Amino acid sequence: MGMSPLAEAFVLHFGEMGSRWGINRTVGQIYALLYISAHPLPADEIAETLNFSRSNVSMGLKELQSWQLVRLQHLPGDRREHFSTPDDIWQIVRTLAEQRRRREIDPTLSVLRDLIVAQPAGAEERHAQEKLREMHDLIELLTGWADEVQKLDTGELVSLLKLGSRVVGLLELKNRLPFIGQKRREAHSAEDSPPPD
Amino acid sequence: MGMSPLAEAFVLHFGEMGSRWGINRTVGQIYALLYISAHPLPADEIAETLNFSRSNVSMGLKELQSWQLVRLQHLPGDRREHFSTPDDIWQIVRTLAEQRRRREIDPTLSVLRDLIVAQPAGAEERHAQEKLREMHDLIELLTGWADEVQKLDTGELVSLLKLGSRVVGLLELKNRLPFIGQKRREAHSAEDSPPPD
DNA sequence: CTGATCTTTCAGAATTTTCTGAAATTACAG
DNA sequence: CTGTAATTTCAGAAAATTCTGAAAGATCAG
Repeated sequence: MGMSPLAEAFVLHFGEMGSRWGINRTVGQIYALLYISAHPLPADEIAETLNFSRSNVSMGLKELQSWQLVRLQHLPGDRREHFSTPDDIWQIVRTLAEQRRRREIDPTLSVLRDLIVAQPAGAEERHAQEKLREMHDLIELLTGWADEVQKLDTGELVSLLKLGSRVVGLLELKNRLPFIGQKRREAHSAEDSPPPD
Repeated sequence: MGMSPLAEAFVLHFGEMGSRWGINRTVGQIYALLYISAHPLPADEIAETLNFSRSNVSMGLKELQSWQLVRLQHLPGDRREHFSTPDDIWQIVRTLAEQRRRREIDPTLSVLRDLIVAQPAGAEERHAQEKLREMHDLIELLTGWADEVQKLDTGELVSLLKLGSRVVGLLELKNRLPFIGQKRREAHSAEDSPPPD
């Protein structure tokens, strides 16, 4: 491969990891290469660097574009299309979460809902439906949370993550001083906040 | 397949989803079947129900056991081994997170660290290393957070998830009343279980 | 022990996924 | 327009993964 050992090691590892997460190894390698590249790269250079056929790169890039993980741009004085990843790694995470949700999570929730509302044909099915409901509720809770934190700006998100489980202390604090929390936000969806008196 | 339409729909969908997340379709189906089953199942029944060869089921169960996702038990009066999933779905999520971390995240962090400390051979490599460092830090932040929330009991975890982004309000609250937080913990290092006062 | 039952292993078959080269299509400079 | 360079498509080849049957290996009741 026409790469420094450092780049090669990363690209190979990333491709391997990709394939363990359901992403085609080649696509993973293309992404890795774009990610560490200081400049947008044209498809033929990617093909040359990774020793893939030009058509394979074309398909890989198409896949990455369908996931909105790469962007295309034209450089002045060059007719070829150049590809790059977003500069902000948090944007990458957000896109990934959003796409996987759209493609996999939402359809799964929909299947689960359909199965849960069906009339059970006996005790076995009733039990199965109960398990499906548990799974549904869990996925919904997790994705609901993900939706919420997607709305935060990166700084807030990082603070939250750094806080980790210590946030539980704040939860307790809130429960002991509910009146303070009230003042900050007006009637949100009245899910779990204690009703204002 | 020897299953109700409900079970079949779930098993097929779950197998499909599994394969999109890097889990062999067959293994996904076996897991799905065990998950909705009201009783532990012996391997030969799984094979019959899903129309897989007995050996395929054996390998699938071995894989699931290596992930600690199924448990084996002996039922009185039956020499066969019976398999089941944990009853608590949160336990399943925890196990999955733990295993993926051990198998994929940690090795990735290790590769990234090695590459980051290498002497860069030019500007391109320096840029690449900077990108790798960003990725490393992000993964470390996320897994650190995951570690922390793993320590919470399920009730606390659910409260936190339900709170979603509204937790940011609590963060602001904390920043406005630092003395309260102070009282609860000294230095903000790796402690977490708040000593009950 | 013995033999019946259950489980695992593994080489090769079957299947699925990925990759390629050739041809078709598109884009655009002149 | 025209011709060249860039890109995409897609049928079949190649490769990777999964699955199976047969045989070997466990386990255990009697």
